[in-house]
Amino acid sequence: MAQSDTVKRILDAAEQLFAEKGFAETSLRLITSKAGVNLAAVNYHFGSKKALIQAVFVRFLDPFVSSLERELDLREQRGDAAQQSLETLLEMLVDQALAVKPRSGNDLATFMRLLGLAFSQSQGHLRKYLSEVYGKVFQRYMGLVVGAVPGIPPQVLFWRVHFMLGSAAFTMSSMKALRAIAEAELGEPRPVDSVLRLMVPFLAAGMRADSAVAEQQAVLA
Amino acid sequence: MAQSDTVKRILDAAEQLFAEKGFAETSLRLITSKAGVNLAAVNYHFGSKKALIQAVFVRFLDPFVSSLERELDLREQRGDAAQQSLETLLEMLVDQALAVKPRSGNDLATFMRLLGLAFSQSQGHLRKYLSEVYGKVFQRYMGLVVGAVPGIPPQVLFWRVHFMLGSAAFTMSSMKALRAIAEAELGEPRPVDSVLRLMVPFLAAGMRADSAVAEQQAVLA
DNA sequence: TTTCGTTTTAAACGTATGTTTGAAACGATT
DNA sequence: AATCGTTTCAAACATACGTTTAAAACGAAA
Repeated sequence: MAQSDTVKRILDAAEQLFAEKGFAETSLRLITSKAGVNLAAVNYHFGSKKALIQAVFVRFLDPFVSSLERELDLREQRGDAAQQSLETLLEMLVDQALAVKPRSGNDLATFMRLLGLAFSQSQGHLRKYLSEVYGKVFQRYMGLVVGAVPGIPPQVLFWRVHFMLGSAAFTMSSMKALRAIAEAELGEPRPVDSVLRLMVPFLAAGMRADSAVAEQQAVLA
Repeated sequence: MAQSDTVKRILDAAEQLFAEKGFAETSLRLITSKAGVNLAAVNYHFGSKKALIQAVFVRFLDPFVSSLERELDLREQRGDAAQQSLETLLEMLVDQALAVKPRSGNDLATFMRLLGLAFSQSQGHLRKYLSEVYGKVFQRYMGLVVGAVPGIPPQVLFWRVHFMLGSAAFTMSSMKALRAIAEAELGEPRPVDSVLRLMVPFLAAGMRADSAVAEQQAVLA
């Protein structure tokens, strides 16, 4: 074969291990050993560990973002982009996430966990890289979100967007652990996609909460 | 002096550095150098790096939790514990966090960041330790929160509580960075305590969002 | 079959980490 | 002033990491 599947094996192993243990805690030796390739292969094919981390993200973020962008274009063409309800916009994001077809051996929870890690455990270089590559789409989408919540001052909206982000990032990065707890406490846990959809009304309601009350409570001692 | 202030100097330095860089990324050499003490002092006084991390958390979590517990007792005595509104309960938490008097050189943002890290960058041992020591109070408080949101099924409530947690943890751990972004985009950023209070109506509205709609959206394909 | 660029391999390099050691310094008690 | 438990200190230890190297193996093209 023109290029053996070493690259793919490394990406697969790295993706899974990063999701399980985080970036700093996952060594190249562990990755290459799990992948069944030589230690030097990572530096040969990717150049460095940082580059490998970015490559892992690109591989699963690219299809997701492309798909999201197509959907945004579609809705814009239909002319209803500006009058999307908040719920519809959030549902759309969930749908796009669920539409990314999972590769062998990695489930939706792995995808979620990585996405969560991208925000929380962000290595600086990763955050910078991701915002360079995907910042434009992110802002485009967030512009629609903001437009769907009229009557809220920009200052308040800024923070609410990040409350939302935090909810999603934390939930996704802890999805596996939380589902285990849910199972112990309440029996058979909800499927992952069902949890994602559960977030929609929660976030939408938070975004729309009465702004006057919010300002009052925030400003008072 | 009976025991030099070496222990305190280490805790101060560690607290600040952990908040800035995270746990794994902060070496003992950096801590002891900033503290102006010998490298071996950490292992001598604390036993290990893990123990130091726990000690840092105990020092600032203990007063907070004690104060919270006193406030819970007080409200229980007054008999109105069961009929607290969600907003009141959340405000109470913010007030307790703000009431912890800051030590020299560490501001509220440091406190927030550490609290956020405790959840997100949780080292396993830390999460376990914190839930052992503070789990009881946490559950007592969460019991009140759940009681303040009638008509929501337990399964839904479980996840909403964690959506809430995620929002708070993420916001707190990224408080510093977010305030910097807010300043660049919108001018003079909100004070930290004002941001915390801004979370209250957002979270309360999310917790109370219509549950029927939530279930419907979560269950449908 | 020989050639040549690509890929794999085992080994080593340099650095950084947490931890341990044994002696020195300290400080209160006798 | 001598003693003794506590604390500090410089140094070393053992380990793990990301990265580099140079030779070997490979595989298509000549």
